[in-house]
Amino acid sequence: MGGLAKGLAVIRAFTRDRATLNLSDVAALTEMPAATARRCLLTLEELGYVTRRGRQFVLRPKVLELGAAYLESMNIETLTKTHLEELAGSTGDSAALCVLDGFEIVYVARASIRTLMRLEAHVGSRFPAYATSTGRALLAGLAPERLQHYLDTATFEALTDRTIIDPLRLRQLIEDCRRTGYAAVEDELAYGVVALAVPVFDQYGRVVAALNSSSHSRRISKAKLVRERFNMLQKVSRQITADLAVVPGLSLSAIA
Amino acid sequence: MGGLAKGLAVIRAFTRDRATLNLSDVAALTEMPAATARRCLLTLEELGYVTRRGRQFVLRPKVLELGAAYLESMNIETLTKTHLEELAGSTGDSAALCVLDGFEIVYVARASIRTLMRLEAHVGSRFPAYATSTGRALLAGLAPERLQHYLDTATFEALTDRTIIDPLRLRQLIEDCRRTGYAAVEDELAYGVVALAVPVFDQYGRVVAALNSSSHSRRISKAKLVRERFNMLQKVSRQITADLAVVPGLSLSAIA
DNA sequence: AGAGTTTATTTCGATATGCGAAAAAGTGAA
DNA sequence: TTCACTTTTTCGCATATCGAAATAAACTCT
Repeated sequence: MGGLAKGLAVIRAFTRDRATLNLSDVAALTEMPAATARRCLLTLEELGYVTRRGRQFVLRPKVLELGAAYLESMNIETLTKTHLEELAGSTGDSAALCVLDGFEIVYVARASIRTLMRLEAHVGSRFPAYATSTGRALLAGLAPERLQHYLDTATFEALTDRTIIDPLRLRQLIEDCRRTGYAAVEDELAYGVVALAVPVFDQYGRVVAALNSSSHSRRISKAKLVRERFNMLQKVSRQITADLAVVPGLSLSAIA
Repeated sequence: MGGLAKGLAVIRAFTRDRATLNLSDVAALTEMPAATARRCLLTLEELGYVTRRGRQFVLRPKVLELGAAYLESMNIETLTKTHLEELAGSTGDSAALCVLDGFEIVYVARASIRTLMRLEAHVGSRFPAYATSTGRALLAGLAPERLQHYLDTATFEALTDRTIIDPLRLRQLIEDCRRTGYAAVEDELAYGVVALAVPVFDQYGRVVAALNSSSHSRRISKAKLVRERFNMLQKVSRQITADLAVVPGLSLSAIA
């Protein structure tokens, strides 16, 4: 069903720097012929997912229903309300729940108090797993062959001059995480971002998500973050595990 | 492009109560033949949007990329961080930014502190416009013919015994909102939910979104909500308007 | 205003998809 | 284990879509 694939690719062509796109833009970005892109856009327009202003197309809020289908089927609102908001409130910082998708982590829930953080992340945001606290916690939960595959095939790019990109070093850090139960990063994803993550297990003991608390390094050091928040995070992680036994969507979705 | 339409409908078939669906469920819910539903699911699986556990299909986090395309193209993260989190922090309650899509409001941004609220709402959630504070603020911004069309064609269902469903009363309330600059509701969408909303204008003076502060009626009365927060909301609304001049995605998307 | 360039739209034969019907596979109860 | 029922898969013809090329429309520059 090529049309479906192409239509989805059209939706994903819109980004912050490309809020409006004309037909040729869409065709170029999705690497499809103009006639096909046109058909996709016209169908999406008819269905209410995009609207047209002259020759520019722009996404409509109905697109959010697609993401919302995931959020609802994973019971994310309850997890956010019950656990993440409390964590954000207790720490005065951002709390997030992430899952692994391919080589990246995806934010599935987030609660935040005003922070000085420069990192823009919302539900659906994706970041490289190796450079994030949640990514390392998730990688630590992979089976050995899966982790090896990740280390063999991922592209490691330094995002800051502090980013660890050596596979051997990363393997060590991931192993440390497995042993200690947490992963902490500072200035690796972006300057000033400091974060502590713990794995979230499902009722069968598999790592299906990772929970983190992130802040600005001007506000708290990595060492202090670990000292003061590790227990808190573990406690919330266990609560989420209990919730996953009741509504197991995340557990089912995560394994691929 | 029927395949695209059908594929999108398949994604939207997953809900909180239907986190996993088998082929027949999907076919029934989307009212399409099993063979077509199967092809949709197989394509979505191949593209990474769903995964399969035996006969059950479940959404994967990649689906969030679709919603994220909208959030990014509308610059929602900046609006959330800059304005909504401050509002939530100042009030100790939920703050949300909504847009009108057909007969419903859609949550496009939300910031929340722990509240006693029973209303589960996240980005992408939709509620009937007539029963919500943001919906009334948005309806107040419609051209007269558009508003008349809404009142003539919408289905008004009482969600609580306090929900106003008489079109004449609603028209009056919407007119009041146009005059006073705000809309307040209590117990109309759900018991215990009290909310105050103001319109958000774009740089041309059109209403393109609505901003609200919502709480629990045990915590604050409607009258007090208006007295204490109206000015605050107007101020934030003006700030959002200034932001929309710079990144006009919401302005472009809202008009249909 | 006109020419040239770029972008959007349309056309149509080749190819892919849609879908109803039938076959195959799976499930649960006796 | 067998049987009845349900679900999934397969098949092949009818229909829809794809995409290269042609045409039309819009835009830019002098």
